[in-house]
Amino acid sequence: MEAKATRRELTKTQNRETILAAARQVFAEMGFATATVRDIIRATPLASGTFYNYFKSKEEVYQALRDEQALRLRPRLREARLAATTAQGFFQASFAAFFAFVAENREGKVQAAPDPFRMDSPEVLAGFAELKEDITAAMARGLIPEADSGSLAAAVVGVAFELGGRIKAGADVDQMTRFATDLFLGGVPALVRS
Amino acid sequence: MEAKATRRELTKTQNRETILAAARQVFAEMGFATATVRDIIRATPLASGTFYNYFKSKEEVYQALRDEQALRLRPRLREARLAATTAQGFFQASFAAFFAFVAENREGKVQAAPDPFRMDSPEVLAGFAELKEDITAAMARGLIPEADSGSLAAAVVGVAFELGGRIKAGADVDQMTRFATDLFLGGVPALVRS
Amino acid sequence: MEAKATRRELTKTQNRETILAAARQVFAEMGFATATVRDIIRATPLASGTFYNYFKSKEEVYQALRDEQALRLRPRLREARLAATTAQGFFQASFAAFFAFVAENREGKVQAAPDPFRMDSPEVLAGFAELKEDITAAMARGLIPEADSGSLAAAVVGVAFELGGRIKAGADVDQMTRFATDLFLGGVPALVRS
Amino acid sequence: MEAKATRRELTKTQNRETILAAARQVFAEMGFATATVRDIIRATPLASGTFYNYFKSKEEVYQALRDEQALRLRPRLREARLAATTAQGFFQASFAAFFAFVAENREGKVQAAPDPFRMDSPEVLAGFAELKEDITAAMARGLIPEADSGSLAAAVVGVAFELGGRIKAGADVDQMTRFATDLFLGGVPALVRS
DNA sequence: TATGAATGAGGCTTCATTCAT
DNA sequence: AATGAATGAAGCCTCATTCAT
Repeated sequence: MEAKATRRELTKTQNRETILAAARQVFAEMGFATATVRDIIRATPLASGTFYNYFKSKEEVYQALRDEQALRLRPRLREARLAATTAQGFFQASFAAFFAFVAENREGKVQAAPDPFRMDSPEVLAGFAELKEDITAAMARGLIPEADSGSLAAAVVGVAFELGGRIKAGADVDQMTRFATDLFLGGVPALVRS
Repeated sequence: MEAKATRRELTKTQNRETILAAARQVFAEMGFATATVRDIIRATPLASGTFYNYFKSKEEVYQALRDEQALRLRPRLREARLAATTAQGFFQASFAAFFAFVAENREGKVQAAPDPFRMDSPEVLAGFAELKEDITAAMARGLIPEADSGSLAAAVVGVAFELGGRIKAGADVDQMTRFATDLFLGGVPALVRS
Repeated sequence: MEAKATRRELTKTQNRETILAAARQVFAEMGFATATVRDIIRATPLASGTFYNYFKSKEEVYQALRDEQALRLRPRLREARLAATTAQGFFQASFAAFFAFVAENREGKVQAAPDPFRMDSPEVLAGFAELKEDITAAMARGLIPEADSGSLAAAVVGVAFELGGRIKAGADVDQMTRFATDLFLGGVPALVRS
Repeated sequence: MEAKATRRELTKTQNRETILAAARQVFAEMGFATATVRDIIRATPLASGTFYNYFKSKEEVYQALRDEQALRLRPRLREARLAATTAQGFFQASFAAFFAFVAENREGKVQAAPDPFRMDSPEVLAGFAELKEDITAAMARGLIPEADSGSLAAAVVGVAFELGGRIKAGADVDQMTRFATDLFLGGVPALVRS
């Protein structure tokens, strides 16, 4: 009886995972806005109706994906954040954690969008939300000189995003981490070292 | 016969402009990926078939819009670029030009997308393309210390994008320009001034 | 073993009743044609598969409901019918029984249909069937002057239906009964009394 | 040029008529609630999308059908109404006009509904609306003894509806007219004449 | 060239029903 | 028997695109 119930549970979970995996892949390949529920289903061995047993819409899958990713990313960032005692340590750890995360998820092909669109995959956006909080908290704690915190967070996100893109395209994580850290610590002049 | 041809020329140009204007508006309102050819036509007094006399697809309109915008933006950037004799002058001028450009085009309502999405209007992307060229060229000319030029360009674009987003949301152009410039010149320590 | 069987019997009957009650409610709320099996299940604590242990389809539930209602209604009508010794008594008793029946079942919200639609709940239709038999029988017994019996039955049903609708909408049972009875006894001239 | 425009107009009108005719037929065969837009399209040589060039929904077709029928019926009823100088004349003319109308439209098969559902075709309902107004007006004019006007109108409608059903099934128009008229003039006792 | 109706593919969603547990 | 997930047919509708006028 228990085995049975368990097996059923398992199937349910598996299907959910199947859909999420397909969605991840589809979003990566064609971008969120362009992707359709059908595209997701097609990337799956499941029947069309099955999708709706798990999610009400494309948006809901997206949200689930973000939540799932956030769950995977948050602990790492928190760790990095806590360990940092200097601005240098803080930036380095944050970028390192984020870039490593991006690298791990870089399987998917690139966007098929008509141009150099921003990569809006749930992975990356989940990372951002964390990063933003991260920065603001560090400022509050005085680790980072307190400038316009909103703008600084935005700048960090922007750099992380674009360099993350390079990583997705194959760039080296360490190198990007060094680059970003140096930039934020000393501006362009400091980059000669990178 | 000639008068006729002329009049027709005129109408042709006018219709093309009508479509482009509608597309600009529609893309701004609902984002490129979500917009449909029908949406564009509907924002026009023209008939649906007429669209295809001018463009083969949504993508083609998009391309035309980018080209048109590039034409409007390039002169400014070149000017700013030529006038710069220091890294400071270069960054300041570049960001200022780009942010001003974004500010001018910020009329459109906001995205209806599910999240902190996109500034994917042709205008902005056209701006990016220029910005990237700009940076690379400046590096080649030695105005900027030559580090990893691809990554630096990416970083500039990332910062421009995110701060551009803040501008779209109402932030001050001068302030953002100063912020970005300082960041690139001296890193976070230099930001206390901003 | 016997206790078990008994308990199961009980559950079986209970589930059947649960489904019928839900169906009654659902049909009343959205009309038979619009209601779906899913709607019925949803109005129940049971699982979808369970429905099919009891009924093959929506139509079958409908039939069951009619039968059940007929069972509740028939005794009353028979009583009224037997008690009548004059045409006046006959019409009055019949309409009174039917209208009372409609009034008892008028709880349900109204139709969402596009117009002055339908009172097509099994209850009401079951009532009609009885009414029709009723009339025909009375004619056969000579209680009512024998005209075109089919047409008279139809007329009675039509009047019952429409006035029944008024009752569903809140009209008074006694008043409607008097009205209908007078109409059939003496035509419009007789109505001044009603 | 004019011929061309005309021909196009014509096609448009023809398609609209094609859809209306199909809808009329489909509603008659399966009832309004059960019919689907697809059913209507299928009863047509047109493509599915074409339906939506003419109507937004099933409800809209229905409305159009009612309007169209009302347009055909109203003049006759008005005529009958104006000509009547006695209650007898009034009822006779009204029922005659209505029944004749039903007879003309009786081609369609009968309901496929699970039971003796009411016939809710647009034709008939359009007729009712008129009939109701008719009655109320006649009462106001004193042609008919003023009883509970709402209930009388309802009764007339009910009888017209049910006897109309008999006509659809093949009954004779004159006979039904006489029957209904006599019923309303003198009640059941008067029916022996019919 | 402009028009706008027709087309049918294709997206979204719900449904009845089955079937493994 | 009860459960509820899976299935795929089928409904709804919008879209890009064609083409007769």
